[in-house]
Amino acid sequence: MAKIIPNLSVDCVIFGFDFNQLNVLLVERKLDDEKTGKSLIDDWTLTGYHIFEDENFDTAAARILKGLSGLDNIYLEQFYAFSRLDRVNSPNDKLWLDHQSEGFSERIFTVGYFSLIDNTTVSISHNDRNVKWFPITDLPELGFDHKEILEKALEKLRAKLRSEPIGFELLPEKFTVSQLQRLYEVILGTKFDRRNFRKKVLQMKYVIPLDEKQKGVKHKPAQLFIFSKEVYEKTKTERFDFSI
Amino acid sequence: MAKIIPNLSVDCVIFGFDFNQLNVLLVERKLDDEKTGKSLIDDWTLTGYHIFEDENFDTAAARILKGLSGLDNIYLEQFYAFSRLDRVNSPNDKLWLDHQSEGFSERIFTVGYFSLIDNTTVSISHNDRNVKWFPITDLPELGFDHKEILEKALEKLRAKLRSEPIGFELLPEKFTVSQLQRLYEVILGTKFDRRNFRKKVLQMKYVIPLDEKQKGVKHKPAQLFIFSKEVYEKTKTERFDFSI
DNA sequence: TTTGCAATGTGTAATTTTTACGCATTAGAT
DNA sequence: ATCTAATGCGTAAAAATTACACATTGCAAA
Repeated sequence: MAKIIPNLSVDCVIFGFDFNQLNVLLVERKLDDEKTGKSLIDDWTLTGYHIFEDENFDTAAARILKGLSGLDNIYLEQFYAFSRLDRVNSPNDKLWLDHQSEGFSERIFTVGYFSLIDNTTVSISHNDRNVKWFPITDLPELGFDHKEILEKALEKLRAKLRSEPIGFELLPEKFTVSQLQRLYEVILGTKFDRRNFRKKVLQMKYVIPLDEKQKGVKHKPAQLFIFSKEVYEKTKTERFDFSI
Repeated sequence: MAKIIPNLSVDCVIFGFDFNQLNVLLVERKLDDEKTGKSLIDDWTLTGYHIFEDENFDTAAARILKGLSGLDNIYLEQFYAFSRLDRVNSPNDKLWLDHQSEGFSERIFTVGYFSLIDNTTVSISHNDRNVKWFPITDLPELGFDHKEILEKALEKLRAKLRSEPIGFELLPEKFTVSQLQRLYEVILGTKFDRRNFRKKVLQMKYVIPLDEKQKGVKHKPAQLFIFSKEVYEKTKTERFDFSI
């Protein structure tokens, strides 16, 4: 087994979408006093771990994702490296690290990855800790500098969502136009006209209509679409925008 | 003096613009055999250095820039962290590291920053090594994984140039419309219609015309403009693009 | 069986933005 | 005085974006 690199970790900001909200996966950080049973720490953190000698950052992030989901074809993107001098330095953070089996005493740097998964079909579990999806509009107390990391991840996600078709990663393979619209609306915090949004999507050659309808809904079922990465790669053109 | 962190460095991709080409600053990596005098290594690298215990990545990058230019208000942006297992592993790279005063034996990770400076007014010098501007269209042999780092930097620079007004960082305070146009053309590798480009620039409230003309040119002197970050921040609006 | 509900699907006109394109002007150099 | 090289300006056509209303579908409830 390869050795851990003690001063470097990877943290994954795992985003999920449930057709309604953008969610982020957090793991519970719970520590009770051994004698009194009183709760010393009870908050949440991102999923992350140190990297091994035989890994690069990408493979470390993929390993973490695989451990949680069992999948290894999940969208992952490195977005920033964090190095604040006091990033793991609150009393709770120190207490927590002291109680971990590996005794980390060094300053720890971390490389942030964000991951996009479809909240409705991918199931996540953690070996020995409690994990839970939180809507990004309603987050609990976060440990370490994970609030900062999460905010940066969101910022980068929003920027990327505006310039590349990564939103589809958050939807099941087959999706409806209004699911896609809702996704854009909740992530970018905007509202679009339903007819104009549909018009825009229909003219994208890489969003392909299927001869198939939504099922199990109690209203008129919508047409299903798939995203074709191949068609996108073939037809994409760079655009001079320079507008924002 | 603070201690070095032996397995972490910052590499700066310093871009400059001379009204004609996009350039990158490189430092010469030269090593001769002590007996025979024969050249063992003669190539170029990015500017970079290890980070110190009392620094974060940003301050380390700023320190490097300050050392080269004397300035500390230069545009700097972290763009990616590099971790390939064999990133400093060629015979030349090993030989070079063996000859450095600090004997680095560990695997080294690096965080890439790109920097934008005005090639025509900022002057750069290195204490004890030869530095030189190279047009990005005509690069020499690069050491370590610096070719990969430079390519990633360019990719990120292009993406950012399309969505945010960072091009002005590469120009002197006062600039003409066609200098700006040339800048966009060489970085993005496109051509714009002169009249339409001007129209686009003139409608940007944050590009402010001066009552002043270019001097010392042997043709009709052009009007000068300045970029106002304040006006930009006040008037910017997010745009739904999603087109690329 | 009928009715109500909730969301889907469609078209057009007005406005704004983008594109294409040619000619007169200026200041230094010769 | 003339040449040169780049600036400065305007308009028409095309394309993209915006605003906006009503009929349809399928299930659920009455």
